[in-house]
Amino acid sequence: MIDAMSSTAVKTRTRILDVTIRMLAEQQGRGVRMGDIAKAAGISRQAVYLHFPSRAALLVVATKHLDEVLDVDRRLAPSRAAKSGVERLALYIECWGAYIPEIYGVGKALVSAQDTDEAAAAAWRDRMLAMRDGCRAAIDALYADGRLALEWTPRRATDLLWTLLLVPNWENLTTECHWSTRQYIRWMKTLANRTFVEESG
Amino acid sequence: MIDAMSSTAVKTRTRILDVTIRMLAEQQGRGVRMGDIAKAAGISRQAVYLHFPSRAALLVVATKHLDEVLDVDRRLAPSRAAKSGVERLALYIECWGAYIPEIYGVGKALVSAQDTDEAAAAAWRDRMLAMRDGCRAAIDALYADGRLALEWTPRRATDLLWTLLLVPNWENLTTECHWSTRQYIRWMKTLANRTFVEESG
DNA sequence: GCGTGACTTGACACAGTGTCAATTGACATG
DNA sequence: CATGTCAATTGACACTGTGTCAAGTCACGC
Repeated sequence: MIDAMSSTAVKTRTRILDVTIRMLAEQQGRGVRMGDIAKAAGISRQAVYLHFPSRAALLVVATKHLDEVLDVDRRLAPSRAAKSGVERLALYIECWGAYIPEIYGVGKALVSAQDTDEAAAAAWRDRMLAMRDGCRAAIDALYADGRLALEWTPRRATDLLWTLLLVPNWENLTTECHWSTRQYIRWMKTLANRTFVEESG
Repeated sequence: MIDAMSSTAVKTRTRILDVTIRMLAEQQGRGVRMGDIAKAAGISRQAVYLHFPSRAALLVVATKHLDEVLDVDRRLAPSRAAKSGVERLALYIECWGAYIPEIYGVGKALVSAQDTDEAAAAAWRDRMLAMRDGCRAAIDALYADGRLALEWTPRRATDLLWTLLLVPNWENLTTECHWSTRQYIRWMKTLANRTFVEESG
């Protein structure tokens, strides 16, 4: 699909995506209209529709584009290299916690579009399910080490850890409680440790 | 304001509120338009505007109305009567956990309206800040008993407990993870105990 | 009988998304 | 050099949902 486009078209398309991501980040995902994006990209509103069939579709592609730019895989490498379940859990929370602020704007816009657009809902859900995989891996590692607290099945622990790491919790702690992202990471690690990790020995 | 209205006007106004709450509950807060509400209340769309100046204002009043109908105060009585901090924490989670499903629809609608309406945002925020008071009381009781885990200041523990009990977490656990509200309550209590309560002795 | 207040009807403004048709301007290929 | 193609433009327009306005109906109380 992209291969079949001329290089100027690819450039415009990329510029639209970059501008969309930038504006959503700046305005926390609120109040960014198609006309605003077009103006910021230096083209007409209608030209945006030559590249993306709808606002929701643009948001979906922008999310994927942002994932590529930020290189999620590379970021999660430290967590995967952990030597123990406890370490893996901590590193995963660090990686993800540092990631949230960067996807916050686009994510918020995508969530807002959920009500009216099924594809937007699916795209965000996919992203979050990918994050769930990381949670499962951390919990499984903990379980394999025999350090998952007895109360939890791996499945239930994964469900819960996943939920705790979702964006709204970060949002509330940073905007309503005025925690920094650094504090968020620190205390989320404390929370996860106390909740899921059994003392060894 | 209400006193100055005739009894038929009060009836219509109440019918609008009841119908709004019912529809929002049925449709999970999504896709309920002014026209739909009017039709369900058996009046014209314009008549709704005779009672409420805007959709957002209607949602705000509907939330307050629901609070009265559900009688939050009475519900929280058991928690206030607790003999220990640990008990108070558990009872509070039970009360609130049982409450969430009942306000979910209206809450979701209010949150969706946040982007465009400042009053809607404020109304929901107020409700959540009231819930925070309950969290603070539980944490303070725990602290007074000397059973708040050493890692936490009362303030930080309150921030975190409050965040954990916010609606999006219940939403994710019930809709994405297929937990029942009973399970939600049970495992949230486990989570809170492990996180905040220090073993006595 | 008369007025007042609740409500109706129908028209309309406005914002934002999405569609359509006609046109321009650049660039590549015969 | 002529032609075709493709990105993009301009302007008009449909649609949805909110909110406003004006004129009219209908019942009830005095």
